[in-house]
Amino acid sequence: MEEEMSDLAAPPATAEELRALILERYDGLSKRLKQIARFVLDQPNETALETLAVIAERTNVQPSAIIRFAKTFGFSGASQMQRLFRDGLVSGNAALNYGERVRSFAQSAATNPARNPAELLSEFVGGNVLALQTLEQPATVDQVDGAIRLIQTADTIYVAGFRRSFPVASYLAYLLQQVGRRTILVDGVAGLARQQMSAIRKGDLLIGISYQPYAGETLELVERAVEQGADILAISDSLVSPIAKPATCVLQVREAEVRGFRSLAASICLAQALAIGLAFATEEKPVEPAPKRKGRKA
Amino acid sequence: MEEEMSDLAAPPATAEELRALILERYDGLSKRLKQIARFVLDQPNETALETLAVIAERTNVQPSAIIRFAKTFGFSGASQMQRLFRDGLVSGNAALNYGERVRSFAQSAATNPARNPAELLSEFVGGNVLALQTLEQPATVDQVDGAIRLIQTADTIYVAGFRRSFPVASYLAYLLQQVGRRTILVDGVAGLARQQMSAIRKGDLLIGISYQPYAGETLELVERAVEQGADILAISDSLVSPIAKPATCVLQVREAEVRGFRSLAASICLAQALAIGLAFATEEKPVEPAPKRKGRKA
DNA sequence: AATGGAATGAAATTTCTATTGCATTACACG
DNA sequence: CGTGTAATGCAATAGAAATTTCATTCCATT
Repeated sequence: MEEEMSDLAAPPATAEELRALILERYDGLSKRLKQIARFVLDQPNETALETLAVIAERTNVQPSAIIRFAKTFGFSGASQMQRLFRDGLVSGNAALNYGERVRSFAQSAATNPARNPAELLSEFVGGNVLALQTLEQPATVDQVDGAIRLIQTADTIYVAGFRRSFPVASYLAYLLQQVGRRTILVDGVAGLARQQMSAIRKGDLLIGISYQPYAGETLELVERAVEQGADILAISDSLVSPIAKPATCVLQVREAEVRGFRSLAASICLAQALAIGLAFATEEKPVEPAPKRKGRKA
Repeated sequence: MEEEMSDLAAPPATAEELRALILERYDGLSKRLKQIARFVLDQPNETALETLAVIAERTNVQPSAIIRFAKTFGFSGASQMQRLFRDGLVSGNAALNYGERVRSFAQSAATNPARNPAELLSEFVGGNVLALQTLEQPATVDQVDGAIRLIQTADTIYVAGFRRSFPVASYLAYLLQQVGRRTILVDGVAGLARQQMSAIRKGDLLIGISYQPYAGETLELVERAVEQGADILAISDSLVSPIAKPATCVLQVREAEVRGFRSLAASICLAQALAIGLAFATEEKPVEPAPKRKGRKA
């Protein structure tokens, strides 16, 4: 390979690295290359996802010049450089690029069949960390706001989740009780789930938690609650899950799936955020829909 | 050429519009189209910038199906639909640059008692991520190995955890049942916790889960189990917690504490790792606990 | 059970985009 | 001012991705 590899040594691994490298070598670049460098620095988004022709046109250069630029900085082509910016864009997190981590993580998890506890644990931690971080997506954040308001204005709160969702339900119920909301965990003991919820009515809220494969009981309870005029807050893995459709507000949680087992860590985290968000919201501007009793907490 | 323009009337102009439209028409879609709808709703980012082939593979459909989907919603092709998400991605993301978010978060975390959902969520995610990562400490890993062996050799497994620990207990019990272990969740319904465990004996295992402030019930059960000759696996926040002292094996979990509330995400993750590590240790050959619906390709 | 129509899958086709090769131009140095 | 080298532009090419077409399957209806 006796090519003119003057600087093909180390392609930057992150957008920030590239940025720094460009700044460092900027003065030594040719005229065209400077034009491009400037654009790349100023418009990382455009650089990430516009086509070469478009970028070329914006910066008054030939498409080939962009490729030369990329190669100058150690990439094999312009596409490779674009992927750098692109990955940063997906997560909204420039520092640690997301797309690649997910990709490589899923890959390594898929290939290695035999593992020791350390690797296994590591795999779970990695998967769950990713899942947690997806909670920060703007869409989710908006829904959290709405959900808190729903809980805040509800009279009595029922929490229902069975099978895999039950731990989340019990945790959420526990937390809501802690922050002073009148909360009933519908646990279905002795097959009495329906009876536990028979008193639900308008002004109350049912928080239904369900993931694939969706437990029929939960769906049934939700439908029942809707009939009786209660609001529904759904916590689920999809906006089109059976439980989400009749819901007043939907919180979508994307859980980690490792070796066919889906986790619950993100849901647990969300439950916590809900409860404490609620506590702060209530403290800030007390919403007293029916001040019969002194529903105060310290 | 006259196309079958059944609904080519109005292609949505924004990502939100499309989202709403999909939800509205979801029920009327065909099976494949539903699969795609789901992906589009759940993974707008991927939808925005992955290639059709990739999306097709992720959602187990043909590339052509995606195009049909796009056309169903009034677009001329899939690319046009992608542009919609792509635009939203750029504009939405430009606002929140990561460095700034971190800075503003650190600031407000120190001073402001009141917070908005985004910051709150961010705080929890950050805290929990750290907590999860501490699970990877060598000390913990060693214990996991021992714990798995304990579970593996036990005859009947009892899982006990109350109050805040209950969600973890119920999750762990669920998982152990899933992987085929004879497991009893000591839930204390009707105040019958002691009775639920009266049959425990040598050869059995009690997994006790307890965090500060340690629930008296759990401790009592543990002591009882020890008397009757059973092994104890403790999951706790300290090696010197009352529950850890009489235990055969201790798994220490350092949970995130945010605003005075300790989380459970790390414990949930640990429970999952335990169960699946157990599954693999027990059956080295059958790696697939639940075979996927269709054959995988490389 | 048979038939028609919709849904789906697979592959051919088309379109578009990145990349390369080469000719031309600009520039530095003797 | 001439020559050599690097930089640039342009057009050809290779490659990939989107789209279309068509055969097959599935499903509902009779």
